[in-house]
Amino acid sequence: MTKSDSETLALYFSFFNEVGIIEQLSRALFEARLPDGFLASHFAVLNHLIRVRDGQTPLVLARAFQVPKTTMTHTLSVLEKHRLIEMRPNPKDGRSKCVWLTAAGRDFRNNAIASLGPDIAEFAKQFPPDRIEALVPGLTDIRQMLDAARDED
Amino acid sequence: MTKSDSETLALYFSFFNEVGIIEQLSRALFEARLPDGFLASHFAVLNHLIRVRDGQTPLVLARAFQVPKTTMTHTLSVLEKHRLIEMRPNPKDGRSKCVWLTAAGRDFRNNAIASLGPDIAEFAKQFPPDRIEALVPGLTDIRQMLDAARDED
DNA sequence: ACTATATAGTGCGATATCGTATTATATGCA
DNA sequence: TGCATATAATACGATATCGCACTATATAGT
Repeated sequence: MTKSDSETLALYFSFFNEVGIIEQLSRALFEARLPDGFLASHFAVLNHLIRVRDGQTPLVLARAFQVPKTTMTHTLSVLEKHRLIEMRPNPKDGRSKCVWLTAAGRDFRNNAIASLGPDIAEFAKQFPPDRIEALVPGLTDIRQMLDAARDED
Repeated sequence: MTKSDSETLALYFSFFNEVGIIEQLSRALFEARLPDGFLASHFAVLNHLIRVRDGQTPLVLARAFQVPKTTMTHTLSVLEKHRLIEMRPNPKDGRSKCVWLTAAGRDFRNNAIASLGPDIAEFAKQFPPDRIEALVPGLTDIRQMLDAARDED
């Protein structure tokens, strides 16, 4: 026999609940490794600019992180204040700007990643890579579905 | 041959990255179903009071959600302002209070869950329950490990 | 070209989250 | 008992996030 509707609902509910708790706990542990006053949102932008490419516009970044553009404006202003990025005019659009990394921005990101190494190694002792590999594809599928659902608005 | 250290690091990194994106997207979709002005954090407290039990203290709730107690004070004050909970003195401790649900609070939570039904059903068509079942145990293990890591402080 | 509409970025106000400090009460120990 | 310390909740200030509205520039339709 199959599960009841309410059991199914509870199953999905527990999934999103676990995801929410893991996000919160892992973010707190991660932010404890960042220099004082910096948050995961700041790191995320720097990391994205290195992993993908810098020179992107604030709006493109806002969409990449699924945050309102006002939020991205604020995040970028913090990074710029600390000289981790530079904002330059967009030569292709007079309304727009481009976000470029500074050397200090690259260092900040690389130091943050390096400082995570021991934590990841410790975690990997308890939860080995093959178990992570078994989870990621499913999560990626779900992320893409939710992303598509958002675009339907 | 085994993966290099940097490959392993990238694997764990991608796991937490996917978790973070899923949390953000699912929370946004969920909050769109809540009455205007209410956030997932408000719902989460009401849901906890029903699922576990009400009459708990603010500090116990703060620990359950892994948030600073000042954050819980604020969340509870919002719920109390809307008459979704009641704060009463703790008969066992003069410094403390107990948080009790009102009928309106129970209704709010039940309505929120009911309004999620169609969304879950739609999602279940694309990502069936057995695939969710395959993910939850691993996530639960990870959540418990992170929880334990936090307690070591 | 001219005008209407759309888009990029930001200013501003509201709420959320979090750290620090404060107050009231409880607990432990001499 | 009396005092030092610990704990529960909150006040307060700082920053983050977000919605709304505004300005400047670009694009589309005529």
